[in-house]
Amino acid sequence: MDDHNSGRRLKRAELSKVTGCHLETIRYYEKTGMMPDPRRSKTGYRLYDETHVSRLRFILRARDLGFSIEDIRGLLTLIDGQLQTCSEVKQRTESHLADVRTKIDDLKRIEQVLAETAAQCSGKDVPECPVLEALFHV
Amino acid sequence: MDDHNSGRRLKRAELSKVTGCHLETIRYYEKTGMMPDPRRSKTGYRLYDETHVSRLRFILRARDLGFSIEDIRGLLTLIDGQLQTCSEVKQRTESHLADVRTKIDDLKRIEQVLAETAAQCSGKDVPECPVLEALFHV
DNA sequence: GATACAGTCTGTAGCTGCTACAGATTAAAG
DNA sequence: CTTTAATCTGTAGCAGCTACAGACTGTATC
Repeated sequence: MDDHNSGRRLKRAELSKVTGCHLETIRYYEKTGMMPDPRRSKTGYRLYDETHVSRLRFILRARDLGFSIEDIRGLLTLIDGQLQTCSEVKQRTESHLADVRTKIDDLKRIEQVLAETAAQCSGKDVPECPVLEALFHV
Repeated sequence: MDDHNSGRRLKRAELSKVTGCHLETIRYYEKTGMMPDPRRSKTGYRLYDETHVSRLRFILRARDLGFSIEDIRGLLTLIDGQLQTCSEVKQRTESHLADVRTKIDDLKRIEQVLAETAAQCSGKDVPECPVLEALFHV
């Protein structure tokens, strides 16, 4: 209505809808500086544009890929300062990838132990249980 | 000194040491009912015995195996009511195992995406980066 | 016994990453 | 014009701990 050039502005609920991000989380990301303060209407309503949509999607996707909030802040800082280089980002990605692999290995070990122990269970209605034994006595 | 029959009692720091559980976490587990209130000395110091050691180890091991606090509370409730059966415990363990496997699969997908995307990186000192592209534009 | 220092007690606040709610204001719909 | 929906702000709550302040013990040394 009042925007002469750029595309239309979104209100918070709309941004929430198009990104899938929880309504309150948007405000939280603004408060913590991950999202910039948006323009406001005369009456104080937040008005978002495409840059906000992209940035929020960036955050959510990074989150989906398991990047920590700290990592994401780091990437955003690079971008905001236009200091990002493929070299740097690749390095950070590979570091995160290493963390993910460690986590997978940890979980696989857990899987092993659980599967092995459960396999020893009779599964009967008796109080003795190899799982509980394992937890109590190493 | 004042215990005529049972083994010696541990103070909180000692329980912490033998189990590896953080000092304050012990108090937290008591507050939340996962650990029973221990006996007290005349002057109010907590005095733990072997049953506390076992129970705390149980909690910590279950935690290490990725059981949620809720799951652990559930197991402890069974045990406390002497209602535990191998059948029931096996079932819960297998349910948790399924969760672990789901988690592993999720992480593997993440690993894939990260590895593939990072592989497209030139790794040079240029601002364009496939990782950032992927995060910004799907 | 005096003194010093460590250990313990309690209640409460802090942390992360959100999510929810209360009370006021504004927008949209009928 | 009235009702309902959306938004605003500040603040509180959640899990699962962890940390700290201020008071009280326990032990060691002199």
